Amino acid sequence: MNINVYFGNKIKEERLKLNLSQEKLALEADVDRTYVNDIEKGSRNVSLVIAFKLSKALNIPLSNLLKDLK
Amino acid sequence: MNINVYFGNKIKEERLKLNLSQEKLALEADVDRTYVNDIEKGSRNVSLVIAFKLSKALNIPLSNLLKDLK
DNA sequence: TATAAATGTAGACTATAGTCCGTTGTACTA
DNA sequence: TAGTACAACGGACTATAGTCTACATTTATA
Repeated sequence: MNINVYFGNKIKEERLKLNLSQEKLALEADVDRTYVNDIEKGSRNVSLVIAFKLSKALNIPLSNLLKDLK
Repeated sequence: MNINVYFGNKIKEERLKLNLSQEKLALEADVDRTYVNDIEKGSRNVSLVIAFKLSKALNIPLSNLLKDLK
């Protein structure tokens, strides 16, 4: 499985659990709204800094977001 | 703690456990040797794709490399 | 000490991450 | 049906990830 698709799905899944819009998440993580959309689609290769920001905004350790990754 | 420094230290630590040179690791992971050097210094913000390549070259799940990250 | 193997560093370069603005599509609700 | 909220999408743009070449420095080892 592609890591970007995997990560995007995970972000979306956790965002929805918290009932956040893409925009709210973007604001929390201090990244661009359209970028969150792209990430969730799996079409972006995010940096560790951005991945970490998102994990904090979602209140989930980054290692957790990646733990099923093979 | 800065995530890039954290990640760089982790990469170096695991590379040394395997007795690999930066160059060997770079070859295994198919990234540039000088980039590995920069990463270990903590001066680079690597993408998930590169982080994943490195974790595979080191035979360690990416989530493990990031598990102590706060 | 000489020699090799590994690391560190600098700079120029290309590819792409990440931003920003605007528009469109969709679904819900007044 | 208008209005609001959100998701999807495009394009143009800036910042930086990642490569490559070359040289300098360290570290072992003969």
